Amino acid sequence: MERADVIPLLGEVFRAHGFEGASLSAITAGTGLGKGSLYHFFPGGKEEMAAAVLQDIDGWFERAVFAPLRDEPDAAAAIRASLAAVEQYFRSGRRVCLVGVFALGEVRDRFADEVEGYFARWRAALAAALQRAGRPEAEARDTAEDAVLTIQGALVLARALDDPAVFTRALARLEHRLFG
Amino acid sequence: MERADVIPLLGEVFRAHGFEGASLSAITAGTGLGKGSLYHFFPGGKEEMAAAVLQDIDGWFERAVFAPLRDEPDAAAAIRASLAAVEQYFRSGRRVCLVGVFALGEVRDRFADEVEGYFARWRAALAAALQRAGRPEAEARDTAEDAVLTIQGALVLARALDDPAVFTRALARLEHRLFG
DNA sequence: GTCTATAAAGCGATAGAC
DNA sequence: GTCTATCGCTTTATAGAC
Repeated sequence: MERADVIPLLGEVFRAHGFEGASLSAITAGTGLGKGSLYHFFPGGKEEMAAAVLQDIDGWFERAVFAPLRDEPDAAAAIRASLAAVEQYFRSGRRVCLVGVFALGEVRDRFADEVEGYFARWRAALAAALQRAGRPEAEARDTAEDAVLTIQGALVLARALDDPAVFTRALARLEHRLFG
Repeated sequence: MERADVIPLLGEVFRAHGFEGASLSAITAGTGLGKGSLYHFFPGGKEEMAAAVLQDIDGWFERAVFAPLRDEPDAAAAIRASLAAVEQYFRSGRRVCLVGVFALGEVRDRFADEVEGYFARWRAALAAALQRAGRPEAEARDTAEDAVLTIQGALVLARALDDPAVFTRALARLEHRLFG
């Protein structure tokens, strides 16, 4: 077992329990690793584990969502592809956004840079794509902000109502709003 | 000091720390009450405190938002008024939604009825108002869901970016989408 | 690299004085 | 109704065997 293999498992534990709720015993249960191994990989304890998870998630979004939105020549196609990637990543509404969970908690301040950076880059990358797709700058920025927050809100409401369809409906409306 | 006076203070503590993060010492700090008084008012401990807070919030929304949406003769005016009430309640994006915070955590399942009920009644009341305002039923339901989730997402993003203006902009766009 | 044992602190909750 | 003292348990983190 390597450090890199542990991080996704840690991610699911933090996603399910939040930062304060993710006790070491929940983490050992979720990873199958004892405290000894955990502290061997992450000498900084829970804080280092959470930081590693945030970096891992950020890296995934950077590669799969942000970079294509910024660089793909066909901006409209990149936007559509990013929505599909997001739908898959959040398991069609059955999975929650860890960065969003952290953002709402007091833990937000401890990881302020990571949380802010994630959402700021998402919004900026989508705004850039919308502008390349022909929208005026101000409208592109507004629409991008609306899209990012719609995805977050859809995840909240889907979990609140225990109805993943809320998320898929919201993404469908969003796509219609972006292109229709 | 009466039980009813404590509940709003408890609400702010749970809002800031979440359920698991709201330790008894945080609660004593936030309320100014020792454990003795706390357990005198809420023999069931933290769980009873959180339940009381959820009920209090639900009661406020029922009176100030849901009931007017359902009953006001002028549906359009009721919708506008509800948005204004929501903007004020969430302090223009500086305050987070406690029910949304609970919804994202594992604590959601412990208060499943309260969390589901709050959002389901919000969505239903807004859908009813939109229908009375002339929208076809399916469109009214869709639009109501979009509105509720937009508000939640706006709160997440506003806190993530530490920028309350994200929330006020989202509400402005929402009003435009509902009427413009 | 993984484990068990253990430390020190904090947790939720209770008891009982006033 | 509010307090302090205390219980039993869990927490994060460390130490050291293997």
